[in-house]
Amino acid sequence: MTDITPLNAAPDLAEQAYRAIIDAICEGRFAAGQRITQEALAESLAVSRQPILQALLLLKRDGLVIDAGGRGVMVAPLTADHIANLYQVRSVLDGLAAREAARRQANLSFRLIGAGRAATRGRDLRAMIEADIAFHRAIYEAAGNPLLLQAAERNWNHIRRIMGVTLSQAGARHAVWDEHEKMLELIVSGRPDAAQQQALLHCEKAGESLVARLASTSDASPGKSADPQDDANPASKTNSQSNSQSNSDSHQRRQA
Amino acid sequence: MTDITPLNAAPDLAEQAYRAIIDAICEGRFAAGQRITQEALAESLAVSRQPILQALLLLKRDGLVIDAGGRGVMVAPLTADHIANLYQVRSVLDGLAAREAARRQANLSFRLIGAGRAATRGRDLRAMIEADIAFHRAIYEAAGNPLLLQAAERNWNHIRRIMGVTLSQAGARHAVWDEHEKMLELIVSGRPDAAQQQALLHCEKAGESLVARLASTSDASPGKSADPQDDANPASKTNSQSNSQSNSDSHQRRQA
DNA sequence: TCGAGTTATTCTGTATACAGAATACAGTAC
DNA sequence: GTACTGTATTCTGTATACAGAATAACTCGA
Repeated sequence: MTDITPLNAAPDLAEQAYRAIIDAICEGRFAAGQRITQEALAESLAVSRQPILQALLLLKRDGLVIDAGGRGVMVAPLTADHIANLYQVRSVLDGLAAREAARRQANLSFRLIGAGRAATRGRDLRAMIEADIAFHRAIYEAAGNPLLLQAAERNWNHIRRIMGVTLSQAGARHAVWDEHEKMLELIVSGRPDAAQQQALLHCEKAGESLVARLASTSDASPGKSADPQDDANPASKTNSQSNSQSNSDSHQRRQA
Repeated sequence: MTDITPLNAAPDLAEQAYRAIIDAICEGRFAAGQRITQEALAESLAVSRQPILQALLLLKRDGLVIDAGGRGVMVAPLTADHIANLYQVRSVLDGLAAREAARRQANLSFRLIGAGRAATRGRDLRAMIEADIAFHRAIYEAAGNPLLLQAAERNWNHIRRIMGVTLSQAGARHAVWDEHEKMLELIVSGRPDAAQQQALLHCEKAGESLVARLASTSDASPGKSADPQDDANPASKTNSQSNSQSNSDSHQRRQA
């Protein structure tokens, strides 16, 4: 009687709308910069405006949509700046999660790696993204800090979205799972410091890769680039951010 | 025509309610474990249930209130576990903020320190908390990463609350501002590594102090201790968390 | 006195209705 | 042709109304 999940019965309409909109954004069905109104969403989802209002409130807070000044909301634009900022935060969270998981010598299954490699060999982009997130989520859960997991969850949606938009990472796919495997080994063998380093390194690489991808794809297809404040040149900013990350890593290794 | 503030007219009722409830919780007017209903709040604030519903949605997400199972919501209980988790996340965020601020050699004013010391000499607990938050917020803003600031903001409310509940830190007050001053010096002189270390150290100390305070005050006044899952012994958990943090620090210094 | 089943109350979540704010458009003066 | 003002439309946020779920209380039987 105790080993049964409470099965929190009722997913609110608001909650359902929230997830539905997230999915639509992450899978690119709502383009960056696209304007959406409550009424349109309400009609699409066949509910009243009320649950939509609540869902949008949450989405605004998540940064997935932004206010369009009295004229509905807008799907948040996807800039290199944003990705750099996101990965800067992610790296320290991932690092902490890996460290704590390793400190507890979490008994994580290597099947996560196997599943990831299998997905990589396939052609289903969505499956690849899911496998990646499943791997990292397992580490966060193993860290045993619900607040940490919660902070990370907010990032996942953005990352899902970026991955979807920038498409598969092509050549780097296999290398990614090599890094994952190494990280997992460090965790299960209980080496917090090395695990944290590996996580930081992995994030840095992934972040740089995504920024590069975005730059190339956005050159090719500017799409509905409806971002008004895009004047700051993303390239230089991105570089400095990445460097900072590098410095951080090398420093932690260097400092005596 | 240009030197006039945009006067962002309308703070929603929902937003106002959100802030009002946060204040009430942080200042202890709503005790931990206390049950509150939408109707009661709506009447207190003289609005309809609609904006309250939205405010509570946000508060649930922030973790300041939790669902009371079909019977309204409950002010989140304040456990040592929670504080330990909070400070674990905070420490890496604070560390990153200090590092980035230092990397940019942010031109932060030492007046922040002066204001903090002045507040410390006074008797107004709220002013002390505000000065503390103002100091840390300045560092986050100087780090130039909006996402980082956003992640931190969520923590501030919890910290405000804990500080309010555990009351002043008595003897440690002055020491805190000595640490702050040191941190500021490291930032303005552009030493990212040292600034990060100092931030981590500061967080660790503050976290331990708060956990200790909570333990002593909750012994004295258990209040409406309505937390059902309080069986895990907080002491050992807290210790191990703190140790981890220590390890992290010493490691980052040690690792070659 | 205790337990099972039933009724009553409370509270939430959703839908509809309404008023106000912001933008877009058209018309007019220069 | 351009700048400005007034009107119309669109959209949001809030209030009220309603239906359903969950708890609490109550009654009846042992």
